[in-house]
Order: sequence, then structure tokens, then C-alpha cells
Amino acid sequence: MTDESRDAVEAVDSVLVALSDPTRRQLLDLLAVQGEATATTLAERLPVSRQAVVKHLAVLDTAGLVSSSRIGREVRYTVRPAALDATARWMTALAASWDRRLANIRRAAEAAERDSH
Amino acid sequence: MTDESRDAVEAVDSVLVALSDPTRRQLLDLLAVQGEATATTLAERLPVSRQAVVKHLAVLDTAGLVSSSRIGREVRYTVRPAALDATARWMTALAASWDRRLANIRRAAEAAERDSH
DNA sequence: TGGATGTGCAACTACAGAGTTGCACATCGT
DNA sequence: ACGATGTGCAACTCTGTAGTTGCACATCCA
Repeated sequence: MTDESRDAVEAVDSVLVALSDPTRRQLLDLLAVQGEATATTLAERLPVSRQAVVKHLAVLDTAGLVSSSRIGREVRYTVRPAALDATARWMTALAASWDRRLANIRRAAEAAERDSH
Repeated sequence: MTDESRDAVEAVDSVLVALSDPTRRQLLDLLAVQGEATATTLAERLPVSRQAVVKHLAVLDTAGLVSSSRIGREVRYTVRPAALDATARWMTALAASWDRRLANIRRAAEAAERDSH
């Protein structure tokens, strides 16, 4: 395995883990709508504490799904589409690969069926 | 929210949860390569017990990522690309939606900047 | 300067789920 | 019929993590 593909797998892994939590997906929704927001204001719109939101945002940041910038005493978070898009492409390619394999196996089975007659 | 979109959200959730585990992704890889396999043979290729594999396959089945069919005393599992493809489309649409929102916000900010002069 | 607001750090609880083992049951081949 | 192989069910352990609370520190503003 190449270094690049290993990194790609790790990147996909972190994105999938990040997206597997419903609260984190809700956070991404809120961020996408507002464009920019702090952990404190996001927590006001969710049934969890600010600290819980901070932890979720850290996970999303590690996955590359959000970025943060400090302005004075505030830390503003923004959504980053690139990581999501890359993972979507990975999934599409994987689905296509499965399709090809299944088609091949079906074709091989039919050929074997013909040969047996 | 419509019934369809609620179902879609639940479907996406189950797929993301299923894919967030590395052992389950490995199982999907093995299944895609072999086309068809039982929990017992899959467990031989993984560092976990058969029962662990069975549980993982149940999760994958609920997410629609695999299907099973009984042949005698064996239960054979196969990969199903449709659910994966649907989730990939959901992610692509979401990334595009984020892009649009970010572009709008950037545009609005520039307009406000112009107006202030 | 001092109160108000926002963030960071640490310790703690609680629950979900990944994994295990043991055994019962069903099915195949001889 | 009987041993071998494959599956199903149940109970259990254990680690990861989502969530909490409390407090200290930094920044804004009046």
C-alpha cells in the first residue's frame, strides 16, 4: 500500500467516525446554515452542554469537516466541504467496484452454467 | 419533514454507523472480493471470533450493505452496492449545499464591504 | 478597574457496543 | 445412526466516548 492511499484511508476513517454521530451531523447542519458560529451559541440550540459541543467540534476539526479561527475571545467555526466531498467520491468508487465484481461473478456463474450443458 | 426524507435520514444514519467501524469495512472488502462468504470463513481471515463477525454482519444487514441467503446449514452473505451509492449521493449533495451557502455568505460579505465605502 | 461573557482544562459518570465464551440445535456426509 | 461442521442464543467483560460539572483564565466593555 502506498503512503498516499494509507493517508486516504485514515482520512476516510476519521470522516466516517465523525459523521456517525447524530449530534455532530446536527452541528454541521447548524454551521452550514449560519455560516459561522461559536461553541457557546451552537450549544444554545442543542440539548447538550457547551463542553459537549466543544468536544464534537474537535472531532469534526480532526476530520477536516470544520475549521476554526479565533477573533478576540471568540472561536468561530466554519464548515469545510472538501473532506466531505472526498469521502463521497471514495464511497462512489467503492460502490462502483462492488458493482463490477458482482457483475463479473454473475457472468462467470452463467458461463459455468452454459458449460455444464 | 416528509416521511420519505425522514426515512432517508435514518437510512443514511445506519449506513454511516455501519461504515464507521474498521472491522466492518474490512468485512465488506472481503465480501466484495469473494462475492459470497459465510460468517465462519470470514472469521478465519479476521482476528476476531465468528460471533463478533455475525454481529457485524447483522449491523451491515440492517444498513442494507449486505444481504444473506441460507443454503442448507450455511448462511451466505453478499455485498449490496445500492445503500452505499445512496449515501454517497447524500454526501455529495450535502457538500454542494455547503459550497453554495459559503459562496452566498462570501458574496454578502463583499457586498457589505462595498456598501461601507 | 471590575463585572460580564467566552474559552480551556480536568475529573468524573454512565452507557453503548465490540468482543468473548459456552452450549444447544440443525444439517451434512459416511 | 453418528460424528463433524455450521449456525443461533445468551450471558458476560471491558473499553471507548458522549455527556456532565466545576473552576481557572482571558477578553471585552462601561
